[in-house]
Amino acid sequence: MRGMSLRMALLGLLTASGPASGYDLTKRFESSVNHAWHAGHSQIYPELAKMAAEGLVTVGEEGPRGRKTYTVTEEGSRLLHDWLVTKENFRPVRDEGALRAFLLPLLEPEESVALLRREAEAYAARLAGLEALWQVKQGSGFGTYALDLGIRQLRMMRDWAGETADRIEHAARG
Amino acid sequence: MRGMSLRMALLGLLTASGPASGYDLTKRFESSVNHAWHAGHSQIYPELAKMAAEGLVTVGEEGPRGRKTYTVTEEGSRLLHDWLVTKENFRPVRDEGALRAFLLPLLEPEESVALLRREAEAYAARLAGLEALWQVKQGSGFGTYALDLGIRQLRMMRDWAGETADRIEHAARG
DNA sequence: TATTGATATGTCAGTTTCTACATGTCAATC
DNA sequence: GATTGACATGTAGAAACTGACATATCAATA
Repeated sequence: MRGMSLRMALLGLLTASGPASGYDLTKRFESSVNHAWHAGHSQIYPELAKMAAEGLVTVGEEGPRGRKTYTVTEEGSRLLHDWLVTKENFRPVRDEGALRAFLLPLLEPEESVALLRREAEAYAARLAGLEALWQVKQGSGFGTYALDLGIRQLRMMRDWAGETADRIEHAARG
Repeated sequence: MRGMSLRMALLGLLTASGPASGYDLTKRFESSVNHAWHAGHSQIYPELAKMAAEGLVTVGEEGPRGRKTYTVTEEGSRLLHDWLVTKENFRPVRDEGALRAFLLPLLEPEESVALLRREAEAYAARLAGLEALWQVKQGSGFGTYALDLGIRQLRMMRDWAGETADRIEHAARG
């Protein structure tokens, strides 16, 4: 039971917001779970097909535009629940931002500072987006915990970038 | 120029700590950049071969146990620098912890709380590891900025898990 | 001298993900 | 009637990654 994240995200969305098509799920992904897990339609469609073949979801009749509606089965429901409750290992980290942080000392101080300032701004911009979303949802609704986590995450990144830039600047001047 | 992270991590390690073998680099990975980017030897060896073929590194003569020593070339150096300074897009997020956070409301309150407490503990344990490393390095040395980031990251996760558990408990009781 | 463990390098099959290509429907507007 | 844009589904090739298998050397110890 490893690397089932996309599966679980899809089962979760289907459970939380009801039966949907691949197209719907792609949209739901974008507007909700996207800041925790990314996937595009070219990943979602084949995955849904596999899940249907394995009995985790059922496919309804084709709608007007070839639309197919997926519904979670008992088995899918059980699998999701088990995954949430049981799974305890961390999938190995892979964070490009942190990697850049690691490699930062290879740059000249001015270059590092410029880079960090740019990144702090980018984090702040994304943060503003999530905070707006938070305002809209008034801190309630399905994705709330994850949204809170996302906001904390971006705040932390923004602060780290800013403070590190300050520190490098100070060290270079000192 | 996308998805070159492993390459850049390797060029960075070779630049920072000097020429090394694939074996060395695997070790260096484990003990330094691993909390920012993960890769095992089965990924590292082929990547080094490709990099040598593309002129980003040179291979020295084979040592006693078939050991091959890699050194960064001018071209490799330039590529790394450009990547660090130029690249500005974020690779889409994929954070299993955040995904679980998103799906949390699908569990019963007691289950959520238990899960979050467990996770808070796991984060705290990993945090202790990094903080020990910080003590050893006395806040100086190559990976320092990334280590600081890692520590902030884990602190944030631990706090989020703990506070979210409290909140759910309170809501369930209320 | 036999075994163990660290050094050292690889391959391979399978899975996941990325980017781009490809196709067609339907409703509304121009 | 033509165009545009949202709806809707896919495929294909490549790259990245995972986990297991495979092999061999050398030093130290049992």
